Amino acid sequence: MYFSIGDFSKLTGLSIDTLRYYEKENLIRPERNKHNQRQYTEKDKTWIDFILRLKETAMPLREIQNYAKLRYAGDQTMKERLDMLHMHRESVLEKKKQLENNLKHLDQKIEIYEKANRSK
Amino acid sequence: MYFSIGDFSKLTGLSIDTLRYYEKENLIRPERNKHNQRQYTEKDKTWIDFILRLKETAMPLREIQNYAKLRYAGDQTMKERLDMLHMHRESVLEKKKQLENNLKHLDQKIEIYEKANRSK
DNA sequence: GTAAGGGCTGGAGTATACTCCATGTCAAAT
DNA sequence: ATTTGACATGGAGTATACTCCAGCCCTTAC
Repeated sequence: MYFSIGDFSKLTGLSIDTLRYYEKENLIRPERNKHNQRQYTEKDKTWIDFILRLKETAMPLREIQNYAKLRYAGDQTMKERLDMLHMHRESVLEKKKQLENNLKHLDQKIEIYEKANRSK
Repeated sequence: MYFSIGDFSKLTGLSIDTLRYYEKENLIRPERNKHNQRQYTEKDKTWIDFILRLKETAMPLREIQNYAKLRYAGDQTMKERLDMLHMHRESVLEKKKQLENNLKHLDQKIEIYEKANRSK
């Protein structure tokens, strides 16, 4: 039902220190047991996975922080969060285009190098 | 024929400080004029553009440094550079797959949010 | 001839995102 | 009863990639 920080660390692949850091930065707010120890839930796992997706798509922690704040504020912030997601989607598409462009140039460069190499 | 650091900064979009930093890190080695001022060439522009592509595809400066070292060492390092480019290509493809996967999940999330929003 | 506008260097400072450490609590095992 | 192991906190330290600054040198414009 609940994960200790150690177990949750293994589950998410994030270090214990990172989990505590994320909490300090208000990205995640796990419950505490009677000994003041963090108790993470399945829902926290889903949430962390989403955070990691945002990170992987190069969203800075600050922005994830804003999103988290809205999320923890409840359902009435849904519209605002949706706006953020739409904007982020655009930036991811942009990133994808850039990546494809870079890949194209990289392939060309490799091609040129290989030709030069063969003719030696 | 030659660009001063100020002009080269405008040309590349990199700040003067960044250009000097890249030189300190041996990424680029512009010539100097009789007053010890940097003189960048068209070739340097091509090279910087390539560096920026590597950066955009998330290659750390350290690795770009290694590549630069080989490049400045001359033609006999071509094979080694080619190997680096091949490996980097794989990592870019990997990044692209990851990005596409994240995009898919993002779209799903947006879809769910919009449904929830409409039904309110 | 002096002031402004570049450029130079070495070194300190900054932002981001962690990562490590000292010190302390608590519960279970020996 | 004490050691072990997992957890807690506050705060310092680290890596990466810049960014800024003080103090100095030249050249050109007024």
